Amino acid sequence: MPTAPYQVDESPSGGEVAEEDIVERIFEAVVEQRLPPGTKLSESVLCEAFGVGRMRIRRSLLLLSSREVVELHANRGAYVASPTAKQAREVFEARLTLEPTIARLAVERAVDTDIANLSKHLKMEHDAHHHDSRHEAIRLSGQFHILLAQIASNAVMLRMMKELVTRTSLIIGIFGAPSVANCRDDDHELILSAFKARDSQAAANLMTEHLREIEGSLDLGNRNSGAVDLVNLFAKKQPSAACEIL
Amino acid sequence: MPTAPYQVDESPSGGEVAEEDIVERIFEAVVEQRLPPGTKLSESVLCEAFGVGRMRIRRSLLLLSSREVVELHANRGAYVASPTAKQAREVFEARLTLEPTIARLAVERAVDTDIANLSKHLKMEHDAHHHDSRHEAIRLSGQFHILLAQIASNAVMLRMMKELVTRTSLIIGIFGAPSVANCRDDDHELILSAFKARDSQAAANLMTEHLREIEGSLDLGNRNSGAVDLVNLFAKKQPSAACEIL
DNA sequence: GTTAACGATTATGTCAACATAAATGTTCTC
DNA sequence: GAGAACATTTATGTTGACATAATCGTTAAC
Repeated sequence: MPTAPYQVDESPSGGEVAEEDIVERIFEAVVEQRLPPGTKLSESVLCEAFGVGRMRIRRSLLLLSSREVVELHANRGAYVASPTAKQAREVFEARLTLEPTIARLAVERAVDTDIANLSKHLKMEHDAHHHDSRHEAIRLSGQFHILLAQIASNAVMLRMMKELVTRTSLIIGIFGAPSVANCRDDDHELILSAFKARDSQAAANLMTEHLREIEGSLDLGNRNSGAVDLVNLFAKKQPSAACEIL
Repeated sequence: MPTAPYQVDESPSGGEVAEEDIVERIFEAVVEQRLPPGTKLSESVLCEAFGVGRMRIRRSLLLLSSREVVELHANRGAYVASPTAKQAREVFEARLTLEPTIARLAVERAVDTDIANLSKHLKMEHDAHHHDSRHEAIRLSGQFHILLAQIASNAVMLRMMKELVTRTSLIIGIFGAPSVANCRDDDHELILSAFKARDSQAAANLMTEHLREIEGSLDLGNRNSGAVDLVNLFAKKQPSAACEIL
């Protein structure tokens, strides 16, 4: 189990929803853009949503804030983070630093099963783009990068990547051009080819290119996050789908 | 203020010791190796140490555990983390991925003031090695890497580095050869030269070499952490100084 | 004499009530 | 009628007491 998040001895008597589950679920919802930036995360609402006490929710929110996925405002509650353009650039700079190496390591360390899993994953990505829901497509798109980190077998970098991928979803939600990019799985196919060819350097280069492409498709440097928040909140309450509407 | 850890609106009425302060203080103590791996962090003891309520301590410990500096064991309390050899390798792999780029960016973005600060810092490092306490020397040694991340002006990577530097101190405490390495500031001087020459590629290469040197001085792959814990706890209670004693 | 089981103590985990600060809606004044 | 001050309401933050699990010491049995 390479992904032990915070090593709390899980209680053997199951049934209880642990903090890590709640954190994981909220991460997932953010990645799928079902929780748009600025969404208020009310304690009481989350309590009945997860069927747990307030204490557990508060701890989960604190953990989420330490990953910069949630912003805590004193006496005002928790909100899904709204990254600024500056933060967006920093996230991409970090990803451009980490992910080429992750891709290289993943190719070097991948066994046949890993490559088969990647192929299966890409097929799911492809299917999601054509039939299924947009949420599923976005989730799988981010999951691809997480998969690479898992194959690279480095728990430290895996944890970093989970945070960065989640924050990237928020960034795309704010700065992303409507319906464009974000969902391209062609690049992922190319990276898979590098795996099949066992060409780690090619994988690293393709990853760099891929990330630059995504960042290039964003509109960083214009709107400030405050104004965007209002626009987003006007759209709707839960669905968040900035892409379809515009 | 590039280092806003978790953006909780700080209460304007000061005086209170916030969670971030407690986290920062414990981070520092771990870096200085005043808190050896495996040290029990009792809630009640920390309460009177910081003069705050139990709730604040619990939140701080949760944050520390999310950075993998503290291990939480259910119903058994919090302990300073004892990285395994595997985790140690992962930490160094992450540092070898991040820090050459951080060094490169730092050189590219450094203004004259930054270089002056680095020079001042190195002088302090040098002094600490000859006169002052070992704790101070270790702290400054880690702080050098943090300084580079600050000059690189990337809050994401800065936060990653704070975690990695702190965990590295734990790793050296467990796997480090007694009194050797860990405290070499010669490499830091070389990196400063690269700053003065504005040679970012040289800085990156020197950083890679520096990290490989440190990792090479460790004894990864032998003892398991459990046994080491016992040995460490036998040494003394608070001082931790594995170097001097052996 | 060693081991196992039991009980006491300590510390952690949880819950509920309370205090407090924001936000909203109302009313009064200008 | 518009704006500001006030009161009400809602939600967050905190404190304390209580429940529970683990550890340690003791005792009894083999």
